[in-house]
Amino acid sequence: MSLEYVEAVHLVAARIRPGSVLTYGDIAELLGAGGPRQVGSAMAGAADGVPWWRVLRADGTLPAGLHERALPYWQHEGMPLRNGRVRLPAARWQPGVADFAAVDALATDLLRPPAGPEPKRRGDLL
DNA sequence: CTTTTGACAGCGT
DNA sequence: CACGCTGCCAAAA
Repeated sequence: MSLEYVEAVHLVAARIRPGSVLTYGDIAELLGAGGPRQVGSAMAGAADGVPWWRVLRADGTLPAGLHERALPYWQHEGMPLRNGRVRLPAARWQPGVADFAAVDALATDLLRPPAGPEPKRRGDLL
């Protein structure tokens, strides 16, 4: 079962324990594909059910707008905060063996692009 | 093929 | 600690 990058990102996000967070860069690294910006882009289309407030920028904040919407969740989950920003050193999620394995599986699936437009063969002459 | 655009990251000031 | 700049990665124009 091949997986779409966006899906993978959402699935990883869903694994983050309440009270913990991951940065965009972390997820990109865990998936071993794309970069922080790709993850951010993916999160933009996150459906309800995806804990988007647990995926932050490297400085423990979220873009304007999302930041305020996230505060209630953070407080409710008892995130280690400091000046309204999540304190990364204390909140960064550390996947257990099971989670790590699952994430690794996702990463592997990503290596099989779904319907990649077949690289067009440039003539048999060249 | 080049340019622009994003829920970014790191580093120097 | 806050800005400003530069670097990055993919996708879309």
